[in-house]
Amino acid sequence: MAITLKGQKQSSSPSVKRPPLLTSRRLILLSKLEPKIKSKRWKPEAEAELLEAWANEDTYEFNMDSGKKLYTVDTPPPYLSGPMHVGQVIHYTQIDTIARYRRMQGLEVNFPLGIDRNGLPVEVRVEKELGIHMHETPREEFLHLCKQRLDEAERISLSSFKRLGIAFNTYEDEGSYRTDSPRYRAVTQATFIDIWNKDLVYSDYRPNNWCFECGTTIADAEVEYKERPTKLNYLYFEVEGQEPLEIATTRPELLCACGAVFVHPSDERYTSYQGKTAKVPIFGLEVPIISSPTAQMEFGTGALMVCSYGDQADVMAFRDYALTPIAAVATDGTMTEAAGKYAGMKIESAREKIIADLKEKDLLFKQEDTIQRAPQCWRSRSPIEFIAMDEYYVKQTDYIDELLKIAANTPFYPDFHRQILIDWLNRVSVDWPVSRRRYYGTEIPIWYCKSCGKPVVPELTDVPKYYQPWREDPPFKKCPLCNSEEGFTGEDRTFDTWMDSSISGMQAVGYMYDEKLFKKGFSNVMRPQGKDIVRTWLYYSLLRTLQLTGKPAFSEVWVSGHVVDDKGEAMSKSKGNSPPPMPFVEKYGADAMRIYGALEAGLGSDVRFSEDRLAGVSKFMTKLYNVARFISMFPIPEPIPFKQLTPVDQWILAETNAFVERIGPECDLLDFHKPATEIRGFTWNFFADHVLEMVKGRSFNTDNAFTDKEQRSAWFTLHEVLKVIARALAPMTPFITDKIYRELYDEKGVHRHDFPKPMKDWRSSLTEHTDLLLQTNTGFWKFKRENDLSLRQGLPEAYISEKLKPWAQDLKAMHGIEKLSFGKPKDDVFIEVNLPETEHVIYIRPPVEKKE
RNA sequence: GGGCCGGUGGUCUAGCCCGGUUAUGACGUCGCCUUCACACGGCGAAGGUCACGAGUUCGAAUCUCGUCCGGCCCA
Repeated sequence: MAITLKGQKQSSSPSVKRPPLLTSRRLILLSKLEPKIKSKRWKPEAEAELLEAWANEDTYEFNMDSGKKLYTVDTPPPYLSGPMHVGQVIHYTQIDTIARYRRMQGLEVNFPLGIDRNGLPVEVRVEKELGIHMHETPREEFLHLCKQRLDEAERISLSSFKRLGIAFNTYEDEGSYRTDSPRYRAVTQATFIDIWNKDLVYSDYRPNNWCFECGTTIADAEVEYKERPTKLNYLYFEVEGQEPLEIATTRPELLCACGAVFVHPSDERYTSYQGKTAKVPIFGLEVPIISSPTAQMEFGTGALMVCSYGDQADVMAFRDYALTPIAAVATDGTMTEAAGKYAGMKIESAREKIIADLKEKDLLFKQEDTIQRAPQCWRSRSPIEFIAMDEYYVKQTDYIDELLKIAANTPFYPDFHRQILIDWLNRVSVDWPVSRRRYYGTEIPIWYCKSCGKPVVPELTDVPKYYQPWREDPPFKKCPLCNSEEGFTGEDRTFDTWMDSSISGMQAVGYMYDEKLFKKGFSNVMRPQGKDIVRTWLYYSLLRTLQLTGKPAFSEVWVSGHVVDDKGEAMSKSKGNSPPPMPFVEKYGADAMRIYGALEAGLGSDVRFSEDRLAGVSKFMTKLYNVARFISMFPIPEPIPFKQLTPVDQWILAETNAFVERIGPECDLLDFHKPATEIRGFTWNFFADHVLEMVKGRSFNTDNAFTDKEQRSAWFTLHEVLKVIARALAPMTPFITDKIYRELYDEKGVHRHDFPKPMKDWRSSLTEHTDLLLQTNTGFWKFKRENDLSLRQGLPEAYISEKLKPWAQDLKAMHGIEKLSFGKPKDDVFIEVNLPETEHVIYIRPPVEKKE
């Protein structure tokens, strides 16, 4: 009495009689086992519902008095200049994963929402959008325009952060920080007054990186170098009594600022020139010919002109040889009076004109193409020049040795990215210019005495006070230096924004405004950030914390790679390879987006983003949801002691425990790549494919082949494993795991539970046969496949390894084996199936094929 | 020129530190199966001289040296 399913393929043997198919389907319908989880798919919309629930709960609230150990995440305060990009999404969800993980480990996590609002981009935007110039607009008005745009950008971005499930302490203003708030700026200013009093600040006139677009000095750390093609021009410099000297330069417009010609001491071509003077073409200046080892004999002709502030090397040369600098370029990017008839021209046009003039006078005898590494501004991406200005400097070179020690002793995740910091520390050679000629930043709290002209800073107050010297009178009447009461002029410059953001971690633990919090929290601050801002944010944070407290800033530093496109190239709007991320979140869900960042690359490596791969990752969410849906069919029995479970269930829990033991140490490296891969593999390739299939029969127990006790043991085990999986995934995929917990286990959700810990008594000697067991399953599947049998097709008899005896009952149900024996059959009607990767063999008696 | 990271089937990735039978997993591809949680599924299959060269070794993806290529940072 063969039961044939509708659609069952019969063509190969229409008249064949086979043993009965597994018949549990009919009986399930009678058994009233309905999944508690109804939907077949995990839908991104379900995430939005959970967000509402979270907003009304206090799961993520930070309470420093909870008695637990404090763990502060020094959130990178994002600068919000527009909608989020994919890189930000992945970066922040990874940081959130760490925060959630630490919270589930029982730490009191302080993960504040912080927003960086100081600095240039918004100013540039206002200037561009409204066609105005900052320095020509009333300051008050300009600040207002900036603020409007920042508020607007903030609203959009905060909703994205929420949607992604970033579990900040709160999204309310109270408990969050903004770097342009009076309180934040007051602390920045107070820290400045502190180091001013410690004599760590001075003013000096020296050439600095100058960005024309920003109209301000910038620090070395804010300079990046870009290769660009240019012309190398070969000029004649006349030398009395000698053949003209041939000199190659990429900057002929700087001829007027030429201070010397360098040749290498051992360059025999120029031995006779040393000590003489050369005549600068067009301008006619007489400059010394100096032998210097800095001249590269291979470059150009081996002789080079040294101009005031042409590049870093020129600046050094002028200092070393005490040459008198001539400023050729003004702060607005035009040539100065020193350039004679080229004065007032932009650099580019002056260069063209000078080249034309040189050609005309036959002083230019060759041009060749070359690649130049040109410095440009980190923020505006426009070329920078060296221009001398008065600026304030914070001493930093004195701290390098101490910072190297801190770098060596602070744990880095991944460890190899520590090198980026060490390399930078070894390169810092001048102090940090911190004054900026911009408006939207923290004001430098200095007034200048109208009588003696000396700078005066306010005294430190118990509660830091916010000063705006460009519009306020100082908090003092009399100059402490000359006792004059003639009044004061307020400083109108602002700080480098790194002055603000370098104390974000200290602000997060209440530095200067919440002594109790600072005392409890300062020793355990984690810094998460991208590798691109090691020399700025990380470096300045370590420097300033050291200057202010004498201590290392961080207990852990986490440095991630970049998010790049599917070809490994940097994403940028202008390249068109930077799609807006939120539509992907709506399509595949925040959870898929979140775990994508973990599954695709190890910590510190770049993550390649592609929608196809994201779609692939999102399938795991569906799989997990359906695993939960399946298990949700079975009642949750009263807890059963481990020893009373069936040996197979003990084995399942032992394997689960082994898996928990594997991922724990990996998570503690704050790298979730391996844990994510491991969890997916365990859930899908082990638990779903083998365990669920194997325990299915016992769980339904439709033909009462098992006792009630055995059945309940299966139910209990399945739920236990699902709970472990959900909790292990909760930091990465907070939505789906929370949903599963709320539906099945705890209406308050998963996020108040602990991360899975190893269970001492979840051990079983059966785990040594796991591989053999899985291979045996594969053997049965392969046999059915190769013999054109449905996987549901029963088998009359089979022999398997003795070692698998404990699984006998479950295997019979799983593969539909009527008679299961062990060892080797004497009969030769059995077909041998070799098991891959073992020397084991199983023997299967094929279904009898009788003519009817 | 220096530093760092990387080079593993079409794509991404594990293994490398602590050398050892047939190299992990995923995506994609192909075949079969609408099978009782899931077709965003199941089962099976194809696909790799582990960048190249030399060395150490009984044995190298793994250790050493060199070369090449890519990315980032710095001079």
